[in-house]
Amino acid sequence: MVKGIMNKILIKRANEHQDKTVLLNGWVYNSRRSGKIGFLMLRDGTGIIQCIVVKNDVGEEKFEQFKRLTQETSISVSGKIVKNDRAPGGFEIQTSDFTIHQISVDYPITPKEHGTEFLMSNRHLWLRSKRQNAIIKIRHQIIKATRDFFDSHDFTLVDTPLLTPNVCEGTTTLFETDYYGEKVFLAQSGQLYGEANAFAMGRQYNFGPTFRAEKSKTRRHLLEFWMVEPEITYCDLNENMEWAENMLAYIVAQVLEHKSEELAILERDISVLEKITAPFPRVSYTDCVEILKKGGFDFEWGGDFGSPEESYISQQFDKPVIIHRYPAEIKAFYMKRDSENEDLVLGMDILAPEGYGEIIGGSEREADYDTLLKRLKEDDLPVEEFQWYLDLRRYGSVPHAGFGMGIERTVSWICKLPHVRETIPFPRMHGRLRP
RNA sequence: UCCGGUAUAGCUCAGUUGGUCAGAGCAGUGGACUGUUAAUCCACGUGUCCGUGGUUCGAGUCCACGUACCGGAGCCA
Repeated sequence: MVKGIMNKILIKRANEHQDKTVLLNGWVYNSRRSGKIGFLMLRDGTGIIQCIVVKNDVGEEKFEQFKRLTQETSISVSGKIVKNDRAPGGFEIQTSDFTIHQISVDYPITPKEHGTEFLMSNRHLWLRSKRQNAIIKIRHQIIKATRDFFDSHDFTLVDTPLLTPNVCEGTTTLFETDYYGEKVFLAQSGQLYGEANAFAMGRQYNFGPTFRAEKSKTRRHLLEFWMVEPEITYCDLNENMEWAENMLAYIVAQVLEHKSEELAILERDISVLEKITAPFPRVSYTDCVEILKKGGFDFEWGGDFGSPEESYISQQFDKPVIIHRYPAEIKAFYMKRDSENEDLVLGMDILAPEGYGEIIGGSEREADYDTLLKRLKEDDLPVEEFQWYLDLRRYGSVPHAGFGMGIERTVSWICKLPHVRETIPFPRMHGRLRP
């Protein structure tokens, strides 16, 4: 057995070690046998490589051990990395020796098809599959690209609290918990704190988990999901839309550049993603209503778009579409009104193409103290809980704007998945808490 | 919470008008094979037909209720 960390390599780097003798640590993905030659597919999380086990090379006893290898048995293999076009990936290991760490017995997920209920119950094991591995890597790339984008534009990452005494928007149902006898809630957004952070840092983004206790059972909803929320001072609605579209275009470009193999595993149509370049089409809410009416929808100005409406609108474009200036009635208290029409707010949503719906929601914020106070009262929100938020309008208020992007919905769209539950390792959904 | 659907072997499913209907493929085990790609070939096993009640001479099949799951609506990222 080859020892030492210099010889211990990851499968993704196998091609850098051609004709070298190395040590690979991993798990059995699959194994086949054809008489005195065996094919062991070894996975280590970074990739899968074929290991050739020849009876005459490893000896009778080792070959008998090889025959007993089961799916997901943990194993270390040493051998020479050689180029071979017959091997998936172009390289394979000429096995000289291997060590079995633990034989896996009756691994439940076989290389055949399974239903989602079964797979979700075995989510802790399902993550080892090629497809889930690819999704996790793309999720990582999306998060990395998001952070790189903001970091390279002089934003500071600032964390916001998860335990909050007040409701942010007052619309959705929140998870309740106990703070030494006081009722507190799990954050549904970090935005209000993000605004305070932005006034301190100029440009900030917060990135963390958020919670919504809605009993939603759709392909777009999770109870616990991750959100990136940039907040930018001296920024209006138009600039806000520019930030959002540039960020999304960058994220898609980075995924295309660094995760083409993973996209191929998911059989994602790359040409659709290649079209995602800034600028994105911008349509006002009022124009959307016209689009819907022309499309045969029975839709009155003033209502919120449901899933069918969102799908229809996004299908009119092959890029994400930015919808702006919604009726104030259906949006949150902190959004600034349009000075040209007080019935509208300077808010915007971005709908992903291919029917994926809303992935970004944002707005220019109300910056005037008196107006904001009026809005809080209109919405019957507890003004005393918002004193610190009002302070931002009392001590050097400035125009500012920001948005929130749902990570899982973005991953779902970029990977073209049928359901957001596959975008996060352990999804929390209505009716599914375990594993 | 509301609407629609599904529930049969470890997994994916078939099962006709209610009458040898307890089935297939895969996985697993044993064997053959020195280039396999979800290998192939031969042999071997498996059941609370989701639960409870009902109709019937007879229910996996029909009915009612319940449970679990799936999809959708509302809410939103």
